[in-house]
Amino acid sequence: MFTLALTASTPGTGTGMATGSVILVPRAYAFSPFEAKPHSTEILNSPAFSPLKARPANTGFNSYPGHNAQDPNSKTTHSSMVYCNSDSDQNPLFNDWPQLLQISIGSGDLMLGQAIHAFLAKLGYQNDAFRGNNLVNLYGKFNKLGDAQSVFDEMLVRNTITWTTLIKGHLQVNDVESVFRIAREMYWVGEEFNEHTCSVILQACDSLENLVRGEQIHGFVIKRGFDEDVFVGTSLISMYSRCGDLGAAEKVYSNLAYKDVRCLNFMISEYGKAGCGEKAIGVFLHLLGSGLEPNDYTFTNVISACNGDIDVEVLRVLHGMCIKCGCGDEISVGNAIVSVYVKHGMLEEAEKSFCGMGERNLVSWTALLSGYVKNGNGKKALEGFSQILELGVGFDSCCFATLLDGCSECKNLGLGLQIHGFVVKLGYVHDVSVGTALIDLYAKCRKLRSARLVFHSLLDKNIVSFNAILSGYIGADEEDAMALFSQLRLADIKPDSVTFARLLSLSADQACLVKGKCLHAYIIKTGFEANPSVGNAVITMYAKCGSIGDACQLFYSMNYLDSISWNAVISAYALHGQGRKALILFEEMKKEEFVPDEITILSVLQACSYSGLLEEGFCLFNDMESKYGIKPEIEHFACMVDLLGRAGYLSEAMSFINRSPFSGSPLLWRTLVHVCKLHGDLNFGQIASKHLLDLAPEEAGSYILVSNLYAGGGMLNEAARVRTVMNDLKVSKEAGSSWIEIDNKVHQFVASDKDHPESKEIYAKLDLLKSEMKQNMIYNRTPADMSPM
DNA sequence: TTAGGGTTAG
Repeated sequence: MFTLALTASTPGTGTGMATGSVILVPRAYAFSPFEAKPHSTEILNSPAFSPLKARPANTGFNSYPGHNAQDPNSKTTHSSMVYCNSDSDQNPLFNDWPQLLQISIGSGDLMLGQAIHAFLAKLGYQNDAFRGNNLVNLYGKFNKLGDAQSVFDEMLVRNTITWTTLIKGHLQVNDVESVFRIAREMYWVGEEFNEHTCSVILQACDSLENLVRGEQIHGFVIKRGFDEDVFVGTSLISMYSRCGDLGAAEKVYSNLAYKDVRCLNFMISEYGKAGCGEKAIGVFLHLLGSGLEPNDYTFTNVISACNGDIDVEVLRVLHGMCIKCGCGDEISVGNAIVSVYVKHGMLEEAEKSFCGMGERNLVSWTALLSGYVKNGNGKKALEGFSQILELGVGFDSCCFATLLDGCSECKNLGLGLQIHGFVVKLGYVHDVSVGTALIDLYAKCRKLRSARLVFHSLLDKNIVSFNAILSGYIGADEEDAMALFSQLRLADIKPDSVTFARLLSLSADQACLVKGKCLHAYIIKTGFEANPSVGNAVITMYAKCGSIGDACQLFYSMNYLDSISWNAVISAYALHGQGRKALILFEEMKKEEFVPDEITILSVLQACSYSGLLEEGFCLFNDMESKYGIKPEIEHFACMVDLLGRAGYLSEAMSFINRSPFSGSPLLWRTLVHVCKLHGDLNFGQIASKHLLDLAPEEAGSYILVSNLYAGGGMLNEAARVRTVMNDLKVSKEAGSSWIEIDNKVHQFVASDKDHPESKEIYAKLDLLKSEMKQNMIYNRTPADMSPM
């Protein structure tokens, strides 16, 4: 018995004859198999290049790092060193090369494979499809498609396996077009396609643009009777679900007579990805009923499929089952458990499962941290950042995106900037998910310039990154947002429901009916009107743009209504001062068995307030908790102060504030000052003002409101004093602006603005209007109101 | 005696 070692590159490797128990494959074979020129008689006759005859010296062998020549079982042996039995007088390579090739692929040792290539080249693989196929496979597995192609080209005899293996290599590097090109060539030369070939080609049809090809192959598969094959079936299921046709995938699944565990696991996973948790569990139960044994993939998939609709008890049973089946320690199962508890908002269970994991990786960490972010605890998620750093588990784009989401959640721009620096340093800056998280962070922290820079630096923008920058533009620069929307259409990125909802909200805030209508037309054209969130945003847009008729028409024509639709239309009536109609709709909503939420109640209270429906407002407020199970929040209390105040009950409004749990909040006092100003009541106004300025001394808006209250009551000196205090405290307010849209152009004005080209005419018209109002006794305020702020 | 199907975070 002697030892064979295949080593490739040790410097100083001799090429002399064997003198010991070790064969060294010459360097020339190991590195340049294509240059081995196996047909050259010169090489064939050379002992150095003849493995069958060669017994090269073991010079250099012992110098191989980590190798122990005396101990063939040494665990430190480099994968290039392969030991095998060779009692026969034949060179062991002769029989064992296929296994050695497997070792080469399995251990990632390309040089070992190249050495075998050299050996096979010498034997003349051109006349032996088996040898050539193995080499095509070798190079394909190492993503060396050029070398695989060279072997393929040199082969004189090819078969289905040769072609299939080459196709698989191209599939592995995602070169879909080469897959189809080679498949076409295969067809033209008359090579037979079998189940293996079809399942490989089907994998290349993984996007909508290749669905037609996938369907053609499906037709061919049926014609040849390959549709019974479980591999082909699984590839078809994969192809259809990746192309977004889960119905077709289901059909393939149900037509498949024999399904193995892998196929069932796959279907569970596809149902999970499609959000069909119950169906995924159905397949899982079918798997158990078929007597098949679930494995770690089964549990990872079925647990991940448990979305919010699945009862938590089911989740607990699955969790228990996977432990019982011995799959609980698998890291992917653990990660799925943590993520699914996060999905159900069960953070404590997620933490417990995370802590109970024997082994954790970056995915486990990200799953838990995303749980903190989703549950509004960005601060805790960010604490994980330092832990990940300390543990040295590394980072990836998903982890960075989650951490940045954490920064957005708690508006921690400082740490966000640090992570941005880290992202740049580690080369993740062009990643679209990281970029989108950065845009979101900067947009939320009102750093629009930074958001814009990140957005424009993204190489692959998608609709999510576009929506992120869009939300940054809301309330900032409407023109830019619309220009960006045109760019989006030019770039052929399809808008989604979020895009439309945000653009509509933009038009609504700008009260820009023409733009809103254009958007609505585009929405109808693209079929998004049926989307509930878009439909509801259209209602709100019409209401805010002053067109209550259009808002109602759309509401009554919508096929799908939810509570938000009702809230939108009730709020529309409130906004238009039609309180009675809002109340009628509220009753209708309940009759139709829609459950009112806190927004519904707020909208109805606003409707009562704007229409002076004091009694109705109070009844609803008193019923909130007992009848609707909604605890009144600060906004509801503010609404009640407004309701009482507008109705002239200022004393009651003040005692209402004092009795409320929010008497220390500036919002309620601001509301009271506002209603006092409406009534010109300086008595209560002064008390309310004192509370407001004590509670919010840094808010410029409060000083201006108080100053206007005094000015409105004729106390001009007091009004001026408040302004002086405000200036002394260096509290400044951004100039307010108003705008009007004429002939598709928005004209914007700030106080004392003289920039408009028709400024003179505009002021002249204003003066005329003021004097007319005076004459008609409509305008009965003091001159202070006329002076710009 | 070579070639085919899957898992987790966003």
